[in-house]
Amino acid sequence: MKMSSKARYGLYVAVELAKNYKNNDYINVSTLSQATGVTEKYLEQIIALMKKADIVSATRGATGGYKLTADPNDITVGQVLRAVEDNLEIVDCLHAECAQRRKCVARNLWGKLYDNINSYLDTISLTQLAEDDL
Amino acid sequence: MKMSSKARYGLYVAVELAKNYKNNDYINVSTLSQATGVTEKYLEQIIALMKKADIVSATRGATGGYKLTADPNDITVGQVLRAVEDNLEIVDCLHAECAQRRKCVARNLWGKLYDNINSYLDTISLTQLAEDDL
DNA sequence: ATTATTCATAGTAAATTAGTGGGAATTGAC
DNA sequence: GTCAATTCCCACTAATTTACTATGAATAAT
Repeated sequence: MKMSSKARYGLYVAVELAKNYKNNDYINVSTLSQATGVTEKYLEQIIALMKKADIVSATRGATGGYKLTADPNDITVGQVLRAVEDNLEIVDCLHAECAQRRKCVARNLWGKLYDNINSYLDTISLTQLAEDDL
Repeated sequence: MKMSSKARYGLYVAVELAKNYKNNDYINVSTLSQATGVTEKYLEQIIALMKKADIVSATRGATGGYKLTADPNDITVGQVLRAVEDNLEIVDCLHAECAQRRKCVARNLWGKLYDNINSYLDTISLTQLAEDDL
């Protein structure tokens, strides 16, 4: 049960954007790539997921780039991770294989564990993460 | 961040053994395979991990098999999952790549999340799991 | 027009997971 | 003491997922 690199890189990006939130300008992927050490092309894909989840917005063209859609105090680590980590689902027990064969003894467990993890992650804002104030 | 099949199957086995705990006899892998729908060979490997973690004990030979080393009230879901799921580590941030390149902004986060998950999983006993009493 | 950027999508290589297979070691039963 | 049933050990393979690369179109500022 590992966090993917997308999860880690997604947080790097989020923190980087959080630092620049007050300036209110767009940061391009090249800058983010340098700040995080992740290739531009890969970051593009990760940021696309964050955009889809309405955590960041973008403009194209020269002087284009990305910024957060909300104050980093109001964005949680949970939101970011759910966006990039394929909804953070811990198990896919809703699928045929498992559902048909047996009454899965652990299904409720996964649900509760999932809730537990998410409610923890939603107590931490990007600001807190950036300041390492956990 | 998905639970592996080993995690699921490990719990199946644990529950199956929990049901038979009072009989105090050994259950062989063929029986467990039928009960869980997992191949014998794969179960062997999974059970080996549980044995290594002292959750189950075994005897060989005819009438051999496996049983729990303790009362299912005293074994937690966390113990089982840590045994089969490569210690449940959520991230391997202690490795060179990550440690050298940047002060990882999320390192504390992973640690706390890990603690959070485990302390939840350790509140649930095999008995509770078997009775779906979460 | 030109240049710098995001956006969309397809492809590939590496790593991990999931599962198979063969056979040695051990134990109980007869 | 032999036989059959079982765990145990280790190597291998197939399938899936992850991580990343590549190409080029769409868009916006100058």
